[in-house]
Amino acid sequence: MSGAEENEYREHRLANMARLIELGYEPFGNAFARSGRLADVRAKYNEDEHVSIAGRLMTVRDMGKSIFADVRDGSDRLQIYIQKKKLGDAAFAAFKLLDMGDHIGVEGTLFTTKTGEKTVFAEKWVLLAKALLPLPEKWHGLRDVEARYRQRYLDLIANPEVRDLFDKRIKVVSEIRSYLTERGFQEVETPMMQPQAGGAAAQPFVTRYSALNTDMYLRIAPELYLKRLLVGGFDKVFEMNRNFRNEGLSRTHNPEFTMLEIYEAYSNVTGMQKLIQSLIVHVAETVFGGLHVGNGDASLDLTPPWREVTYRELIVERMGADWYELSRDDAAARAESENLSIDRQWDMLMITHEIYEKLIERTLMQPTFVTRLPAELVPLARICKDDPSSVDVFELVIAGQEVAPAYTEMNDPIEQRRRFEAQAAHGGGSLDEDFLTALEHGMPPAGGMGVGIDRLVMILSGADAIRDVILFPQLRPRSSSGAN
RNA sequence: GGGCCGUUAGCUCAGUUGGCAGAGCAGUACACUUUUAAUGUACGGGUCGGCGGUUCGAAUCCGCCACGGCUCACCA
Repeated sequence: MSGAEENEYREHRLANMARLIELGYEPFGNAFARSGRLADVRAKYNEDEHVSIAGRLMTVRDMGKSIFADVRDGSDRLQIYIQKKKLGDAAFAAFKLLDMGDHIGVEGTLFTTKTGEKTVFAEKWVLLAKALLPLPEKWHGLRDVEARYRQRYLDLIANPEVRDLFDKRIKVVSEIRSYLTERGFQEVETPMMQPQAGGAAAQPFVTRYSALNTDMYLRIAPELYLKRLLVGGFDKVFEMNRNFRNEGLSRTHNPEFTMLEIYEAYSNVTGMQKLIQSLIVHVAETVFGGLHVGNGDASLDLTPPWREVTYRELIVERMGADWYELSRDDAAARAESENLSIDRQWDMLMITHEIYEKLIERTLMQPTFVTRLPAELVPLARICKDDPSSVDVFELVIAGQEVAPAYTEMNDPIEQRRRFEAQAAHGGGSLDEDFLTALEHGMPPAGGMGVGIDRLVMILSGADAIRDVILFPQLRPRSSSGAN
């Protein structure tokens, strides 16, 4: 829908604007000094005090020689009372040329109506910005999902619960920042455009850097740069910003998403476990009002300590004590009897991981630390001392979704090279020589962790799609040729 | 990318077996000086997502396309 689309509504509004201009009103005004946002005015000013407010005209109840109307800004709504006798014939008549959604400024004195509502008795009004297109209908709200995402500004105006959810998301992000900063972590910024996309296994977006005549990649993770900072002496750092992965869209995937990564030198996976548990508890309490969160289907109890279980225990619990003694083909047969389709090329590791992802992970509703994953799955983590086939990691799973993977970081450059090479041989990952050089200069032992912020907000708020916690989720662009 | 479902007025939605395109809100006009989804009276508003086909006749049946939703695949 183009803003220039002609329709009856727009025509009327243009005509009203033209008449207001004739009367000396400026349809797109400048700054307006207000006593405060509407919520402040409501809270801090009393009857008979003079106030100056601004906002959108939302509903008008025209009584003939007087009018009640609601004005709304980002904080609240407030009623104004327009009286012909008070305002004068000209200003009163001009007010009737306003349309719903117009931004106006009003000066007047506060009083309380006989129904008990705090109201501004207008002495003067100014036009601040004309709205040429109408707002969505006022009490069914805006339902059309496509319009809600493509024209999120309308969704935010029409659906208060949407605004409330984004207010919460903003607060989650700011609480995380202050929580970490107060504990001595420094927030850093590392490249979003990288010469090679490392730190995770995902298809990157490619872009072209003309000046250097070279391809660059939007980052799939900041991990390898944050570890370079550990080498450089930043020993408690975090970064909370966008990652980009060239993957399909789904209820739980957006190609750009917000990731928090935290690294702490001389710590390990146990330190990360304590940190994430206290961080999420803090966010739940400060933003969501307690430790019982989520919606009816997935009502969650975040009271610590959270369950801790090894990957192997989960597999054995689900598939039988003899699982790890089975031959590859017997394991495949048993998996297939659970309605999984098993690729003939998969080895034992992949069959087992398919079981974890399809049969186990999504059933872990209450917060669970899944520990000691197979080493092949996590090439950047340190091997467990007592078991070379596992790595010293956890995945925090809540509501069936992986929220935060954490590891004791691999800091042995020789072993790291071997793991990268093994992975490259399997066709995944690339060798980042600059990173390996950094490790050779000595990276302190460290705990590191990634937290998917969008999914965390989904889980805490009970939102059922990642689109609902991202202001402008990715959609297919409108084709430019077609009308509409 | 596959399967299923959806797209009707500015918004929210009806629309029967294929037979004149509907409602509420919003809008316009008039009345009304304490209303709260103000009220009352009257009126206007449609490329039924797009293109093609079947038919005497298509919002309705068929095909293709666009966009969206759910789901599967992808995401080691």
